[in-house]
Amino acid sequence: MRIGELARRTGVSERSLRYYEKQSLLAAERTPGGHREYAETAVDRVIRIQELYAAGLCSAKIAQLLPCMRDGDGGPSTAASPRLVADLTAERARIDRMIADLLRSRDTLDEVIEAAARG
Amino acid sequence: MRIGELARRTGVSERSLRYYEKQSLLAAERTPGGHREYAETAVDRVIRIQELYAAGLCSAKIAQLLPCMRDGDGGPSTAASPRLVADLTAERARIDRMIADLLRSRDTLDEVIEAAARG
DNA sequence: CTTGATTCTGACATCAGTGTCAGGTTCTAG
DNA sequence: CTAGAACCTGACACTGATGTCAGAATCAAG
Repeated sequence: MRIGELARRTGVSERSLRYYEKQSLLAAERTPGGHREYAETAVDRVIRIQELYAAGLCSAKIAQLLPCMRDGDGGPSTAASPRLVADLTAERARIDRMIADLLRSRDTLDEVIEAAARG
Repeated sequence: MRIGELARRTGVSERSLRYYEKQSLLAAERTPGGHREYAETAVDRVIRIQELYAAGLCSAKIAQLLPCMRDGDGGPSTAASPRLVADLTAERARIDRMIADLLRSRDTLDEVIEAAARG
């Protein structure tokens, strides 16, 4: 599929999809004329990328991580190097802290919302 | 206490504390010479502010939210307006989605980490 | 071939919080 | 009084993903 369709199906802008390619997160074949042609598996990958971005990982980390992931493409997933595993473990801890933060903030919002409903 | 101590105790830079003041998130008395003098309750407030920032709320939302929060200062917490409640409810939903995203990303990391440990 | 939709590249802008530096003032301990 | 630490304001830079625009090329359908 081409970039417009991928954007539509993932909800990610064409701009971002091109950016992902430049960051080596997302590969695309090219038509003779130079237009990007994406495999069907790109849809899942883009969604994964978005999730990881939302989790606060930067492009570089995601780029390292992706080849170690088992996604739909069935490709042989590389094993993560010890260095990468250490990084990812740190990221995991950061995500845990982030979740704890979010839960607290959600409680804060709930308090205010409930107080308003009550008052 | 003064800004340096508050920064030390909260782990937030002086720069950010001054920024919070400009955003009307954090008030401070002033010494005759113009130095900021913070109440003890500022510590908790700064931590709350950080959590809310981490949860993706912008300064404006936090500024609206703070007077409706019951924090240590025992001040009379304003009731949130219906408009604000609607906003906060939307933010709450966003936070829920964010948490779900984070859980998925954490699972992704776990898969890679485990695969490396296994392989 | 023509036309309109889609895509291409590249450059510049934005956001929002934070870092950092400069030059000056205030505070506090000796 | 004085020296050094702490603080003040204001300005500029940065980050990193994304928006947006311009001008040109490609694609698909009539």
